[in-house]
Amino acid sequence: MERTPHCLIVEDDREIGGLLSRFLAKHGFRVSMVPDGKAMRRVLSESGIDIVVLDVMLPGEGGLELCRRLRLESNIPVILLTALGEETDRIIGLEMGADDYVAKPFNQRELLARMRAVMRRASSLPYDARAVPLRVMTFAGWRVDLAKRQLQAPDDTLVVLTSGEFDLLVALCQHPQRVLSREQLLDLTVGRAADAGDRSVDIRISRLRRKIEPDPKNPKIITTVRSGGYFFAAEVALT
Amino acid sequence: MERTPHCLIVEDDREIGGLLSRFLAKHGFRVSMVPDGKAMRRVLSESGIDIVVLDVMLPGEGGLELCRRLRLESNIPVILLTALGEETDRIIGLEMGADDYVAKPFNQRELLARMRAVMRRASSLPYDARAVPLRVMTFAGWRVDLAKRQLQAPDDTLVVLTSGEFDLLVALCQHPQRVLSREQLLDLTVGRAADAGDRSVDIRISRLRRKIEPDPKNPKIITTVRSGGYFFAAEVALT
DNA sequence: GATTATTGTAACAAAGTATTTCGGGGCATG
DNA sequence: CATGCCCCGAAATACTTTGTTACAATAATC
Repeated sequence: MERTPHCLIVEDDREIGGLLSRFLAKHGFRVSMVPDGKAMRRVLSESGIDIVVLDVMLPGEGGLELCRRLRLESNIPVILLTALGEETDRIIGLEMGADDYVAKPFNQRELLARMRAVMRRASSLPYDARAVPLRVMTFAGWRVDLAKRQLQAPDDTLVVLTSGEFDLLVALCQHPQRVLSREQLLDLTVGRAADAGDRSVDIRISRLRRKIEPDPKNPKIITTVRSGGYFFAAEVALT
Repeated sequence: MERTPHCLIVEDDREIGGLLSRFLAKHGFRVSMVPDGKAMRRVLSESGIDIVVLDVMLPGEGGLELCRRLRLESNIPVILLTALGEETDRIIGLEMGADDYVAKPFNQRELLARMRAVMRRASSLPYDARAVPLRVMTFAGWRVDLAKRQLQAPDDTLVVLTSGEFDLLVALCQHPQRVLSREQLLDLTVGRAADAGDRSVDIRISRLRRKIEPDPKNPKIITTVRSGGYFFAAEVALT
């Protein structure tokens, strides 16, 4: 089962945005769209975004500035939409750290091809260089090593997690002390939207608890928020 | 003290090459230029090259094949010059490990911007992209000698790998701490695309584990990422 | 306390992965 | 050109991980 890439469009023109959304959705992307930088940052912190398509002409902060600031804290692939012929924008965009640009009005298929190329490139970077800036997180004596994909118990033994369990733990650790809905967890881990009646998150939580909770019947680290989702209660330190 | 980046242009068209040389020299590069792959390898082994600009259309071995082989033994940033519209070249190029591409006829400033972007990215990697091709890699006490194609165990005994196993190990070592799909591994090792239902990578992984994992049933060095591929967990040092 | 909504988990089914066996084919040797 | 050797991958089989279904347990509501 391949992970559906989740793309975030930052575009204030609803018409262009809508067109683009439909096109990308038709070609196998999950699509989210926001009109400005503030919303962009919110979505980025809450969802598993694989690539950002960013209009350079935005109200408030311009796209170039957004791109620069985004680069300061992550390496999520960014494609800029620039006005036609604005060569300066394109050059500056690349200098700001964008991965590619497409001139408006753009050929949708070209955009798609560039998005795929950029994502392929990004996914070929070693772990350290990618969107997740942290290599090790610790909570309640446990140690999550992202670089090795290993979990170390407080007594320093290695606890074997399946890769699904590991991904879930990482998603939780990266959003501690917040309620995460099942929907969000699904997005952050397998990059998929939930069908009705999907209990897969529940059961993964259950299996993870069995491995990390001292008393799985009375979970203290991963608590349940009824009709809300799950809550990672431990404090997480990043190293 | 910043050192002047040294760029190697591989281009058989003297006119394009000359133009490019002058332009890059004007913008602060040391520039070397060669017409083919053989000369490229010589220069690489003798000079400290920081980035390679590689034409895909070359006499003899094509640029794509050169790029793939270059990736097998070094991490030097590579930018491909592709014919306009040859999307296939671009995609394949990126799969061969190129860091970026520019379509001919190209805008020089754009090439410059991309070169800078790629070099910036490369220098932010955990171990720098290196001008000198790699000869020895070590991980978890093991020692992989690329020149002799030998593997030395932590206790200094030689472990005999078949050449397929060795290639696989090298591919993994060169992309540590990231998930490599079966397709990527096939590509990196035998340079071939996978048919449906190809399990040959699995088998080779299995055989390799038997030789290097302390407990092949509980692999710690090469871990499995379900529906993702394989993951080289050990830290790799280049020497 | 009875009722309803929601979550927990066992047990099964489905999908994906590991490993063995076995035969083809390459390669050196005689 | 036969022979032996070894590497490789297809097929078969065994095993693991994952999601679904079903029902039990728990919490919220009346």
